[in-house]
Amino acid sequence: MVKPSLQAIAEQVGVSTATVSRALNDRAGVHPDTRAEILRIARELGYTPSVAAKSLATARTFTLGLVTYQQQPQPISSYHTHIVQGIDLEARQRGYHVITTFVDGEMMSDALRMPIFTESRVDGLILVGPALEASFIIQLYTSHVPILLVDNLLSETNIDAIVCDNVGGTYEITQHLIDVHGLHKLVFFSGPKDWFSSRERRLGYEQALAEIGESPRVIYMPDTTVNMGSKALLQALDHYPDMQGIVAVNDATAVGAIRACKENGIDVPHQLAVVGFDNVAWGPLHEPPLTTVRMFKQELGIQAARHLIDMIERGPSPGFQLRLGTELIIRESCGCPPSEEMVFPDQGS
Amino acid sequence: MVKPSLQAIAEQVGVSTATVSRALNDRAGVHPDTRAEILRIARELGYTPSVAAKSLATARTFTLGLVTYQQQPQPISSYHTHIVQGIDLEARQRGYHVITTFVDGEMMSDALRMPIFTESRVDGLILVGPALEASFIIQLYTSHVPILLVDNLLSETNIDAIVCDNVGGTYEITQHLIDVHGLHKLVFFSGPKDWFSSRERRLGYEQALAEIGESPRVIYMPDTTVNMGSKALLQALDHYPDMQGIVAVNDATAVGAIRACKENGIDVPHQLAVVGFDNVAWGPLHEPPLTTVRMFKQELGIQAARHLIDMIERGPSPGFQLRLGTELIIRESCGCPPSEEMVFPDQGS
DNA sequence: ATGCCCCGTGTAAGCGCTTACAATTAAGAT
DNA sequence: ATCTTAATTGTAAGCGCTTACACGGGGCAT
Repeated sequence: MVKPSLQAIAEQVGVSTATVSRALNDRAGVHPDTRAEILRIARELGYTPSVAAKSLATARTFTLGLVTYQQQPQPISSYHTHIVQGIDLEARQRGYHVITTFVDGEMMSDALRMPIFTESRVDGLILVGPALEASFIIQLYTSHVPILLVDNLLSETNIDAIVCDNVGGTYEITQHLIDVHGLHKLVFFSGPKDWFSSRERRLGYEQALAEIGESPRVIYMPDTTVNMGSKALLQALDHYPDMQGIVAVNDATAVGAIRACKENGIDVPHQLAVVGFDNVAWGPLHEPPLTTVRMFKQELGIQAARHLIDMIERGPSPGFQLRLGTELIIRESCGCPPSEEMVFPDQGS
Repeated sequence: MVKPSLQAIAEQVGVSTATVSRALNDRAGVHPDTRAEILRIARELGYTPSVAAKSLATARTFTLGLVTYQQQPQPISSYHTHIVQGIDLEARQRGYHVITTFVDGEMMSDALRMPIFTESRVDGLILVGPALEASFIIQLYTSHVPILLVDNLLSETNIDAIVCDNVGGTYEITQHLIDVHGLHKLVFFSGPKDWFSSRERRLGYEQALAEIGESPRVIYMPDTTVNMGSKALLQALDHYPDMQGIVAVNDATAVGAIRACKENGIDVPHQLAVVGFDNVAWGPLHEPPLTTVRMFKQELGIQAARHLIDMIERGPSPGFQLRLGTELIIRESCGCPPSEEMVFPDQGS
């Protein structure tokens, strides 16, 4: 049983392939009756279009490229996984595939040579995360493909972007430490200065501190891994011995900080509160369970795919920007009491 | 600047497109000099083939499908992520894309209607995990596409499969509990009876127990989530009050068990040792750090992609089976002392 | 020399779809 | 009754690649 083509439908119905094509693609100028009949037969035959032929004829690939910074030995972070899940979900619904590429810091400049960027392998590109170099992004932008930033923003340009409300989220969690727990001496653990999300989160933290007249204390880290969080805590101990709480730029570094606390006999949260940002899956399992800011990663992905496809199909929309809300997740690392119910995601094999 | 086609190269070199095609595809019957010249010009022009045209002409899609069971509200587990990473890596190298589909238990029967399964959207399918229904797999097998199982095996059939050494891994970790820690009263937490990996891991456990003349004690769980691990522990407490250790079928349930221990005032590992299987990223961060069996997930993915592509390009190889080794990861939940060095994977945003 | 075979290359027919343009028809305007 | 015009449909030319087949020209045996 061979796969039915447009031709097959055309013969069955007694029209030309042109008409069938028009009918199937919702194009105007087909008689309603004809269209109905074509759709009926198409369904009956179990017709599915040949993506290849469609691609060839339209010079479109119906493929989205996903580009992500990847520190080489590291595994893909769960952070990306969720975004990818969202992208994939939406893309498939609209008839697109997604191919993923990881770009290493070292080869950022070579990366443009990768087949995915070679014109006409993808219809558009989603660039995820704050770690991709600006120059790299701009090169891509000034080439031919539509691109969209997720969880990143290049303010000098007007490249479309979808981000979460970093400022608001960090503001809220900092305020929680201040208002509920009465902690005023707070230190912010930031990622690299030029990372968009780090910058914004620091802003939220500073804003909350400004309201109580405290001056900000920031420690900058070259990356945002667990180990770096531990190192940062040691530094903080040195610089700010009177600190009462840490607002970490993400969960990984928060966990690292807590780890260092344990090694140094500091009780979290009673001697030092530590909160993160991300709401990683194992946050509730951690000891103490991690207070954090939830970002709607899957939604981020869905919106990204949706907008990119809109760009592709309906033309560019320079300066488009979407900002998703966040949710404060109170657990125990801030000093709050245990709550009854807990959800544990992530299953195994 | 328009993308150069075969035609362009042909004109430059002064040959026909047929010859160019042959040269570029390493096909025989092209004069070495001609071939060299063609390759030179192709590089010079920055030629990249049009996947679409190639697809159309060869009736191949150069796309691999990845199918995974996904309990709907759950996020993608990190378990899959690593396998995917491996598959993606290898596939891209060989010029293939990967598209992913998640199949829900409810819609397993409808799933066959999904576009990805409709003939000619993919050249082959990789089915990951033990939770996909056998009937579903067999339907796929008896249709047209080459398929390959990862971390699963249908013994009645001879569908190709790549698995890790579940038996050996669990045998080794059980033996560690017995030999090093002198624990003999061990309970195995199993996933569903018909899951391949659960069955094999149980075997490894039983084998180790048999050697010291102990009879196996197994608790079957309907799924392998953290929460289920907690429930299982409660059952185990009831049935086997004298138990000294738990061998869990995976890390998630091990963690769940430990959680339940904490709630019931049982000290892990001193009153009860608990070990898992998987080596999830946050294992070293857990309290106590998780002793577990490492499976080489990325390698699993690489091998899977490699073999599937071989099947596609060189024809089927019924009954192919590859078994990857495992590695015992000793941390503290078995009762071993803390070790100095620890690695924390997973970074944040 | 003549015939054969093989090597290297060209010719051209698709693969399944889209789409500019032409053709047909019916309806409305005069 | 004739001319426009719009609605519907058909015709056919690609999109860039592969590949069966044809073709020409040595080299070799005879």
